[in-house]
Amino acid sequence: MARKTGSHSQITGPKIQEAALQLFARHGYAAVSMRQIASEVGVQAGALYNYVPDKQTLLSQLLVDHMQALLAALDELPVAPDPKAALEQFVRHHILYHVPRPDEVFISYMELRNLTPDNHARVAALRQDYEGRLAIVLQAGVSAAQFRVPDAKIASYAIIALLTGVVNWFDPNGRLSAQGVADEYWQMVAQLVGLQVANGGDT
Amino acid sequence: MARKTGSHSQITGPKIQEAALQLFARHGYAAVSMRQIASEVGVQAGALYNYVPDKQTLLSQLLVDHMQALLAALDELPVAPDPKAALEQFVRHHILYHVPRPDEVFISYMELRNLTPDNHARVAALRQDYEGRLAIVLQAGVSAAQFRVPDAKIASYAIIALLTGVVNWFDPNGRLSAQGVADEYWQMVAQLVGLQVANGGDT
DNA sequence: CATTGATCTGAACACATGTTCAGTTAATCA
DNA sequence: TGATTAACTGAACATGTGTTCAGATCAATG
Repeated sequence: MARKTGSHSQITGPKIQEAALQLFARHGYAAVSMRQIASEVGVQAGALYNYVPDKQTLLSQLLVDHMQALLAALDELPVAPDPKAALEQFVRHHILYHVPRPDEVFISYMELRNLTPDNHARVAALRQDYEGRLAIVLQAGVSAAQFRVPDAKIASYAIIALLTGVVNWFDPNGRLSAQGVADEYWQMVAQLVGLQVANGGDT
Repeated sequence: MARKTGSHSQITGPKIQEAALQLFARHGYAAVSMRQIASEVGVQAGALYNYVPDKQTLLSQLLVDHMQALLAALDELPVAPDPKAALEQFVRHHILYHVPRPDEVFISYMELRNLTPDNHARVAALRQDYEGRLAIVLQAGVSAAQFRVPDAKIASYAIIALLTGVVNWFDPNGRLSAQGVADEYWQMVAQLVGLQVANGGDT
């Protein structure tokens, strides 16, 4: 059988991306076969090659798409008036964007090593762009004597790692909403950069 | 040829663990074949099975060994007099233990999903034990009104992620020694939990 | 020196892999 | 209605996989 009722390119294409994303996140790129992806989509392995040139490009595409969307979302935020506001904006953006996308975060931080050198370079450049935004904010705050950190660059690494770790434990059905988590993380980051925080922080 | 001059079990055994550790860290468990490991050791694939029951056990053994050594090193530290000292001790221990062992850290945080359920449970229990130590310290500091964090448990996740991230950028030939990194991270963590830090912090 | 036993080779096993492609199906269009 | 063609199947390809095992090799032992 082929071309079942209602099955179109516009359905199958995105379905492949979703299935690959989920499976790569859960089992890892190398551990997932094209046949598993096809099975999840409800199609034979050969049919995938109408939409994707090869497995490597499929992974690379997922990573590039995610990083570009992340950067685009960051660019759409309003301009912050001072370093403190800019930092708060970054913290909240990072958490609120990542928490609903745990699969994308997983593969973005775990499958870099499975990219060919050129694909790796493309994704790494996007990542450096993104992380550089935070470093710039921190440097501005340090220069304006509003933040106190040992080293702006290292602090940016520390904060990125701290924020990204949220996806490892966040539970959508748990006590805290994504907003609540963002509130708590903002308080911790504010203290981390030496800002005085007013209240003990109830939601 | 077999049993070349000077090749013994006590040499080949550890060599296999080292080769597997390096290769798993660099390419991922699923992407590494037993033949690659054997080639790195300088032996045929079949010979590995004199030392390891199967590939899965090889990975599991590496993870369990690392977590046990990490916990053992933590247990050997002197008892700290107060929460602040205990936290500083944990931070320095975590960084100084992890920085020289980037491969172990990588596989411990990336290959959990490739463990069979029972092996996963064993490693996860060790991990929870370790991370629980930090949570206890934080809770003690909060109860003694020495620390100010929104939530001790969440703060422990945040701090673990922040500290572990060091291995992603640390360069043994870089500006900072492991000690220097520990100093800077301790300052950041101290501020994160609301402690007043005296100087701007030169090494 | 003869024998033993640990250590390793090399071939084989059954099966999985990414990818290609001739052929089949069915929705669409003239 | 007949022709076209996007969408898909199913088989095939060369190669790689974890694992097993009979047999070769050599250090050590009595």
